[in-house]
Amino acid sequence: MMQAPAQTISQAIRDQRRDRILQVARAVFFEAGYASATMSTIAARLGGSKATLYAYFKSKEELFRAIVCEQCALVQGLVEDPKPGEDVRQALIRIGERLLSLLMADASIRTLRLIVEEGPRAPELAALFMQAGPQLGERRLAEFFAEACEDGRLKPVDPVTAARQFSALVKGNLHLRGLLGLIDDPQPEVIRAEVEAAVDMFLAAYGPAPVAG
Amino acid sequence: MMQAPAQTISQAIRDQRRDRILQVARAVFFEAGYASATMSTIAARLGGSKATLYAYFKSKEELFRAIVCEQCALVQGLVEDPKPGEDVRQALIRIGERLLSLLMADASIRTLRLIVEEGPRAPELAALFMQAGPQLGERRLAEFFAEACEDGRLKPVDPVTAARQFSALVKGNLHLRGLLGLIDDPQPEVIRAEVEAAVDMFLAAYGPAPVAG
DNA sequence: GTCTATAAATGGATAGAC
DNA sequence: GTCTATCCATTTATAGAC
Repeated sequence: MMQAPAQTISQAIRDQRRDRILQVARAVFFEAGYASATMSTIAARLGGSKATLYAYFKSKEELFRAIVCEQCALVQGLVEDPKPGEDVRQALIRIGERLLSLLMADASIRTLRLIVEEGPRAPELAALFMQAGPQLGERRLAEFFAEACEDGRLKPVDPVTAARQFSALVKGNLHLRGLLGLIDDPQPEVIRAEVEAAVDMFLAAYGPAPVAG
Repeated sequence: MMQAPAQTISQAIRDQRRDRILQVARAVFFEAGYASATMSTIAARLGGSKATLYAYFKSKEELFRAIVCEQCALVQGLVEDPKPGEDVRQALIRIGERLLSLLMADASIRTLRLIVEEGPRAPELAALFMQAGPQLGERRLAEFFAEACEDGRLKPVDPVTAARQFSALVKGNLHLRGLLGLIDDPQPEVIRAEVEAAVDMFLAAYGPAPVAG
């Protein structure tokens, strides 16, 4: 049934070591930024030599790209999938909290920081990030809003615009402050408060009209 | 009346050269980022030598700080001062357009990119930026909203929260895309459209109630 | 203040032994 | 694949002549 030739076994070991390199390199890039991170530092922290490092990744840039892609894929899996039918306010609170928590997570902030640093010289990475993060999130939000509009749980609005605005409101300026390193791991209560303010305003604008039918 | 001793004259020349260095260095930092920019490149583009450069700024870091401070002061002077009494919608459109234009300006984006890169290692610069830019802007907006609430031109809302939300809405995701290098100098029509969508939503939430008094 | 020249350290990347 | 040792370019920063 399952074949496990010698090649596959050593391949598994190789993959395992590759993962370890990615893990250590990620930490170094996160701490130092792309340009200031060095292959020597990464090799030293791995306990190995640079030559070994270069046996797995043919350049610093390739290593960097692998890390960014990995993080983008990871974020993609965490983007909230709205449950249709739920009470709008509760749903928005829940979605908003998840979204803001994800955005403020250490790995998200540090990945974004790297992409900001290198974006101008690696536009494909920047585009990948937008696609895996904000764009996917807003698309799902838009679907949710579209349904909610049809059900009359929201005023009729352009779902795409509403999704962009909701995301912007939830981010507020917490996200920017995190990106600048002025906030680390905000308390859940802070996140909760930010999200509630955002949802209140969102519903004040787009919530169902009290009477009109 | 005006004294102009020899010292002051050579001082003026020195200041002039210093400005020239700042100007060239800014361009280099803008293009390469902090870590990748080199004193050699700056000196070469100045047409001078590194030794001269070091006669004006004792280190790369000091030069960088001077540039960031300069840009922060510059932004500070450009933050919109709302005119009280104006029609709310028109005022918001005007303020929003100025704000978003300022945020998307090449120098703003590139300065922010530098601060994002170095923020974790230079928190005072990050704080200075927040103070000179977003915080000042939001404070002025909050004053405007406070007055508008008193006049009944807006529903009663917390002016500080409203200011933060308005800023967030105006930024939308244009700002992030600019920061990542995916947009350069957006067309005025794009800015206009973004701002209008933001203002529409803002007024849908906080605009004066149609009837109730 | 300005230059040339260079120090001293470190960067990415590779050769060659094992 | 893994190491040691090293190449070569480049870095920040300075010494010393003018």
